Formats: sequence, structure tokens, C-alpha cells
Amino acid sequence: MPRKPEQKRKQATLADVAQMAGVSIATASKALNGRSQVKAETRARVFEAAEKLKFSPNAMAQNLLTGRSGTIGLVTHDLDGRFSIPTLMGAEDAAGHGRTSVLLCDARGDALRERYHLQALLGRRVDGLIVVGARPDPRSSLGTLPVPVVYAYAPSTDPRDTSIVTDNVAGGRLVAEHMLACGRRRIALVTGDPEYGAAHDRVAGAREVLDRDGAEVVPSEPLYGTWSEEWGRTAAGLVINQHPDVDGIICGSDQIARGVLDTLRESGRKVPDDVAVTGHDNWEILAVNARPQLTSVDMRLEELGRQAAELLFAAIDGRTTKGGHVVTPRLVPRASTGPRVSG
Amino acid sequence: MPRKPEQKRKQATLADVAQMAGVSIATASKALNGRSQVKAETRARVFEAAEKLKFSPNAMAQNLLTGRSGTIGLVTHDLDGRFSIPTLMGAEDAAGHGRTSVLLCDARGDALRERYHLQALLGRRVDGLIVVGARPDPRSSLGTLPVPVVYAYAPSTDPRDTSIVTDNVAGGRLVAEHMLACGRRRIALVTGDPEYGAAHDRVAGAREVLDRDGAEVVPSEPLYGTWSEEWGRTAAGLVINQHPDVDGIICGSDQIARGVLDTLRESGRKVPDDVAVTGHDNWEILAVNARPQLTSVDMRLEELGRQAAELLFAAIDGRTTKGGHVVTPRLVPRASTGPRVSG
DNA sequence: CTGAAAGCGCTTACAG
DNA sequence: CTGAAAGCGCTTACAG
Repeated sequence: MPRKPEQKRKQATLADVAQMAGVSIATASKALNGRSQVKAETRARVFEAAEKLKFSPNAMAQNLLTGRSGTIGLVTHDLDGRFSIPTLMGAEDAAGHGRTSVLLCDARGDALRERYHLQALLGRRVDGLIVVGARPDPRSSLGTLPVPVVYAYAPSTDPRDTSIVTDNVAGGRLVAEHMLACGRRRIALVTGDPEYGAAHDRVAGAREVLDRDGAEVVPSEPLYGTWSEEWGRTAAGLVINQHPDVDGIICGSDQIARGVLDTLRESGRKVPDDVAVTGHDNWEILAVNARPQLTSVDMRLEELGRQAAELLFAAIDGRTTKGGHVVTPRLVPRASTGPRVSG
Repeated sequence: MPRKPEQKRKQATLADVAQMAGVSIATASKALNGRSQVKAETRARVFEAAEKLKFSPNAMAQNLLTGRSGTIGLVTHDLDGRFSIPTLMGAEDAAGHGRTSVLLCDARGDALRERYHLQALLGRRVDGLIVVGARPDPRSSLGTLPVPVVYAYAPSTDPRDTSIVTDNVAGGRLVAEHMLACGRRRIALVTGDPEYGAAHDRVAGAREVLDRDGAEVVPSEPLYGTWSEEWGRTAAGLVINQHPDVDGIICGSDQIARGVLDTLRESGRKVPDDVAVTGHDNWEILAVNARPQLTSVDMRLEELGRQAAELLFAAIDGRTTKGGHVVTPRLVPRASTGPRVSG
């Protein structure tokens, strides 16, 4: 049987502070906010009272005046996924520095749920919105909203929106350049689900570099499959079977690379001596525990999240940020590609 | 050079709606809120105006009246960790059903940062707080706050606080019972960092069951190490070296179990025929990609988060929830323990 | 059924 | 240097 609501431990109000300090509400406000026109002694009395009452100004009341809520909405589409979290962390971090709080919603890839959360957030008068996609492919625009929106990780299809994404083509290039620097010349490309733009982009970046340098891609067409260890094991089997002289395998993800490493080891190939292997995503738990540790590409998602927040703050301040922005990934070399061999 | 702030696309206000509908603000409010004392035709006019102006009531103004913000604060300590995320998802989900929004902060295990975020959240007049720890060991209490607090995953050391945790002893029991049901009699316990209470709790649960049943624990003392694949590989080597007749290995985490599986496979043991292996945490990406797929224990963290939110709502409504609450984990059997063998 | 008034907790011109 | 008053956008008794 529910009891009647617990005695509300009413928070002290500015009026309480003013009364205790023996001044008007207006003066208490000015004292607390460091306005210059207050006698030092009065200010001290007000602070003392505020302290004693554990006064904490009601942000809702303050914001009603300013017209800004000091909050941003973060709508994510795969809270359980490993890609949105670092992005979210970066945004939260950037927001915290600007004394902005983050309202988090998980829309789970569902457009209806997204609309619902959007309404709730707009009702709370968020100053802006960051929408984090589940995968890097473009998504439909939310259209014109009363506050600025930044699309992070998954860009909006509408170029008039502000989007920020990871540069997967550059990621592919990085890894290919590294393979060449390690002296590899017969390189296989094993990647994931061809439905993902990221799979194609990473392959495109790698091919561009390999072709330009005249390195051989074996087999000549990249192998698409799924983003799994299982596929990595299978694909590696195919590659070494058809092209026993392969000396490098560029994988579209760390999971795939883990599978590739397993098959190579079990077939007696030495990594990196016989075959160098690279992953993608720099998922530490997979990359660092691999045997040998896995060279990978880090998308710098936390940086992406941070920049998304910066773009949003800029837009909130009226500075224009329209269009696509890009975060360049970085290579994280580890033992699976061995020490660099010049030339 | 920053331009002057973008022309504020001022949101429509209730006054705007009232004016357009040709009624007073009070009547507009009543119409929109479904109060009975409004003529149907008037109500229609008001709704029409609201629609046309895309009116969305300012929650800050509404909340100022009610004294409730309709938000809860979620303070997490390892946003990048895999444990807080499901908890957070469950809480967000439960909150959403109650039309409550979630303010997210990441304190990163830092008490100072936690204090800072706490102040910000209290300033925003959150109706309550959920504090999610980074690991299951007890943490210090935040003391008396003006709103209810629920400690999730990591309990408060103060029994007067409300805490909800996963039952690691039960998890250990589950897995041991399963081993016995699979006909295993000489079982090794390989777990992680002894600094973690969870390591001991899981071992204690398993031992309790194994001892009761008279199964042999080999070696007689559990092997503590780190929560890594590397340690799993090493530990498995020790175990099969000293106890070649081992027929089951209970691991303290899925990572450890992955390492154990690797060593077993490479030493020629068949899993589960020769040795059954279990993990813990049911980290799908590891468990499902293992060879064979890994039997594990799911802590039901999403459920934990959901219950944390329910406890918080109860406390906000004045129903008492003090003390420790527990979520019972569940076994997820997969191929690494093989089909059940009765007896 | 409708509206004028008070008030939620604050800040900010504007007078003294 | 201090305070009375207006107002942010809403809701809710209270009169008409």
C-alpha cells in the first residue's frame, strides 16, 4: 500500500536566503551573482546564509529568464553498440566544459521512437541536438527544427544539414600505406557486409594506394562477407588456398582480423613474418588480446563526438556550420605488421 | 569572426496560441490540457491554433509550477566500460515509459568530478539520481541529498542507502550446477583480479555447489590473475599440466574463457568432449564468436538498470526502498559445455 | 464556459 | 549600495 509521498525536503529558495541575510531578493541575487553594486559586508552575509541553507539556484527558473536551457539532446541509435559510446563520451565531455548538460535518449534505430524523443527534448527546450547514427551510412534528415542539429557518425542525406563523420577512405589509405611501408606486395582485402558504405570506403582507400604503387591485390576483387570472426577464418582459408604467396591481409574490422589471425596460425603461417595483418576500428579488447597484437585504425570517435558538440555550440551561437565535416582516423601499429621495413 | 547570433526562431508560446484562437491564456491552457470546463468548439479552435504554430509547451515553465523537473540524473563511472551501458539502457528505457528524461554525466571514477556533476544535476532539480559504479565493489555513500539516490551495480557502503547489484555468488552457483549436470567431476576455477569482490563471489558460489556435491576442485585453490585472454591462456596451461584429467574449467569472465579455449585447442583437447568450459558476463561478441561458442552467465544488467529506475521512482513517490536489492543472473548454455548429460 | 489574478523561482532594468 | 516591480511561460483556484 503506497504511503503518502515522503515529506518534501524542500530546497532553499533565494527568498529564504534573502530573508536570513536580511536583504531583499534582488540584492541577494546580485550578491550571489557577483554583481559589482553590492557592499562587501552585505555580500558576505548573503553568502553565509546561502551556505547555511545549502542554497543551489533553481536552474529552471534561471533558464526561463534567459530563454536557454543549458542542455543539449543526444539521440543515439545504438546505445549498446561500440561506436556510439565513444562519440557520446566525447560530446558529454565537450558539453561539460561549457557547463551544458546532456539529455540522453536511445531511439534504437526506430524513426518513430526518434520522433517521440525529439518532441520530449524540444519540450524541454534543449538548445540543440546531436543525433548519433548506428552506422556510418547516410540517414534521412529531420528537416527544420527550432534548434540546431548536428548529425554525428551517420551523416544526414541533406547537405544543408550539419554532419560530422569518420573518413573511412582515409582509414583504408592509412592501412595500405603501412602495408607498403612494411614491404608487402601481394595483399588481400577481406571486409564485412557489403551493405555498409564503410566496407566499400575502406576498400576504396586501400585500393587507391595499392594501385598507385603497383602492389598486387590478391584475389583481385575484395572479399565481402560479414563483420565476424567466423568470416575472417573462412576468408583467410580462401585467400591462402588460392594465393599461397600472399604477404599481407587488410581486414575491414578487428573482428574479421581476429578470425584471419586464427586461421593463419592454425595453418602454420607466421604473423607478421609470412603474412602481415591489419584490422580496423581499434577495438582494444580485441586488438590488444590478439596474437600477435593487432595493428588497427582508430576512428577517433571521442574526438568526433567532441567536434560534434563544438559544431553544435557554434551553431547555437549563430555561427554557421552547415555541410559535411570529417574526422581523420589514425593508424595504431602493433605487432601484427611487425617493425617497419623501409622501402 | 563570429557573426551575431542567428535570428532566434522563437518558439510559439501559449500566449501566441491564445491570441490566435481568440481566447485567454487560461482557457487555452485548459483546452490543451483536456480540462472538462471548455466548450468543444473553443477547444477545437485552440488546438487548431496550437497546431498551426507548432506549439510545444515549455517544460521548464510547467515544472517550475509543479516543483518536479521530470528528469533524473544518471551518473556513470565507466561510460566506455561494457557494464554500465546495459544498466544505463535499462534505466533510460524505464524512465522513458514514465515520461521522465535522463540527464547523463560521466564521472570517470573520479570523486571530484562526481561532486561537480552532482551539483549541476541538483541545480537542474532532477527528481532523483542513479549512480552507476564501474565495478561491483561497494563505494562510499554520497550522504543525504535533497533527492533520492539509487546506487546501481556498485552498492553504497551505507545500508541506509538504496542499492541494487548483481548476485555474483548466484552466478557462480549457476555455472557449477551446470557443470555437474554435464557430468563433470574434476573442475578448475580460473578467475581474474583478486582485488575484485566479483572474482571471489563467483568462486564462492561455484565452490559451494561443487563441495556440496563432492566434486573435485583442481587445483584445490582457484587461480587468480587478470581479466584477460592472456591470463586465460597461461592459466589453462598450468591447469592441464598439473591436472591432465581435468574435465571442466569455470572461468571468471568470457575473456579469460577465450584464452582458455585457445590453449585447450592448441594442446589438442576437445571442448566440450574432453573439457567443458564456461565464461561469465555473456559478452556476446566474445561468447558467440568463440570456438566452440561459449556457455556463460548473463548478469541481466539491463534488467538491473530498469529495476534501479523503478526503485528510484518508488522513492520519488515516497515509497521506501532502503537497503540492498539484488538481480539474479541467468545461465546461457552454449556449445562449450555440450549437450546436457543427466546425472 | 471563460478570464483576470496570483504565483512557481529567479534576474534585471529602474528608482531611490 | 539597496529594493520594489516587471516578467520569463505556464497552471490553477477563484470569480463571473
